[in-house]
Amino acid sequence: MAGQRRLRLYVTIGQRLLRDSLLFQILLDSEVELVGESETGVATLNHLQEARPTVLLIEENLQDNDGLTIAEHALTMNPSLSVLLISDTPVSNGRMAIYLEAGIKAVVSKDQPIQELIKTLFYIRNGQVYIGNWRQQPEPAAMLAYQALSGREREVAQLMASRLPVRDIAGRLGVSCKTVHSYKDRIFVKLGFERLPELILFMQRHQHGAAE
Amino acid sequence: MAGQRRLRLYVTIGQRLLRDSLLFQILLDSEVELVGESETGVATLNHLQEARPTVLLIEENLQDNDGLTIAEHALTMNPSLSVLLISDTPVSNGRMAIYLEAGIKAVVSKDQPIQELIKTLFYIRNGQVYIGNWRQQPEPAAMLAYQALSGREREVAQLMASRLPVRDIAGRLGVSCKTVHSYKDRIFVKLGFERLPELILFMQRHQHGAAE
DNA sequence: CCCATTTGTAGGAAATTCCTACACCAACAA
DNA sequence: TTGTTGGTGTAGGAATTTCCTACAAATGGG
Repeated sequence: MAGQRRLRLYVTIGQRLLRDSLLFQILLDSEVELVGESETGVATLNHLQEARPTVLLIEENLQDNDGLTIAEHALTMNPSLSVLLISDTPVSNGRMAIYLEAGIKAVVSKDQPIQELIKTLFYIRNGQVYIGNWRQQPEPAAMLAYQALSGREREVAQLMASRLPVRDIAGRLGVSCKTVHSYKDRIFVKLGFERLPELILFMQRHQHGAAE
Repeated sequence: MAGQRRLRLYVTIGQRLLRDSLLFQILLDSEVELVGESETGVATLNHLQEARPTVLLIEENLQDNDGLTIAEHALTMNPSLSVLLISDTPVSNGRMAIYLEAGIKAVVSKDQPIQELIKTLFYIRNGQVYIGNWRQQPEPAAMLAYQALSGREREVAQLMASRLPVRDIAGRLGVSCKTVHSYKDRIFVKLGFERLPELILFMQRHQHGAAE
């Protein structure tokens, strides 16, 4: 499944701060094309026709309405729309059933990491349903991922996370810059990261036992 | 005043989604060093001693407490800490007065753009108080900024926002790649952006009149 | 003991960032 | 009017980053 063309995304999130910061992350992926955004449910329904998104990312609790209702309306207008609901709290199985019944493709809660949201976004983009199994575990994947790093890779990850320039890392380890870049690449591939902030956060949390 | 060394940041935000996505943006700036994060007020007070941040970014409404109270405690422990409070709603002048009284350096609401938050973060980092004048204006700065772009720059901005590769933009405009890069640089400088997603969002909002 | 994978190392090509340059034109000042 | 200043269109160079490939030594499984 080569996953068709661009993921045409419409975002409905009330608060600007969350909308902006989420969008900044999501738009880093060149597969994503933002076709519209709103703060309210009504505005969403008004713009959905012309925006023609394939995926709707919508908050459950909106100022003027609830996301589920809006999503249902949107789905009657365009049944092939994939809806990802953002809930304020973790969803129980019972509520999940209701959502699925309504035609929602997936739900993420605001307690989940952003990567989870983005992963889900791509997962449902072809119409598949995604039932997340993210249950507030103590950073399971993260710990496992760290184990996967080799000794040298960990050294480099450490130094990168402290923002030491590649050149200096190379110097300190006594290898060439190219080698450091190779480590960098491998680390990012292994951990599934794309940019430095992700690594910084990961290392921070790993060191402090993710016990926040 | 060259603004001392790194900005040592501690973040207290309950919901992971917002915390992550905010942090990913904030950490793009190499001046920022994340020294800790928590979900709750109590955890924050426990970790603050050893983390020794210069700036505390804290939500007003926490699960276990309110950010103002936590901030006050933190300030008695370390009066030189700069606190930036994130409120759920726009702050009235009256509330602002209370916050300032308590020693808070600035407040941003969740209805503000993320750039506003980051700007404020840096503004208060040396202990200055910042009284934002952001009053839900219809993207004032944004529109003005767009005016500041020259004709050619607008063309390039448009094409970049649609994710056309630099090479193709150069081809279409009949200039060299280097020239396109120059435009890119100038656009980013003029608009104060650092990365493509910011430009994409900006152009999107500009076209649709920011009337969401 | 042999084969497959991982690890440590690095090179090349292309793209990006950051900085500098420069001619041209318009506006403004003396 | 002439000289100066600043924005615009254009581009080059250096350093860095990204993406991909390579390859020998080590390691682990069968």
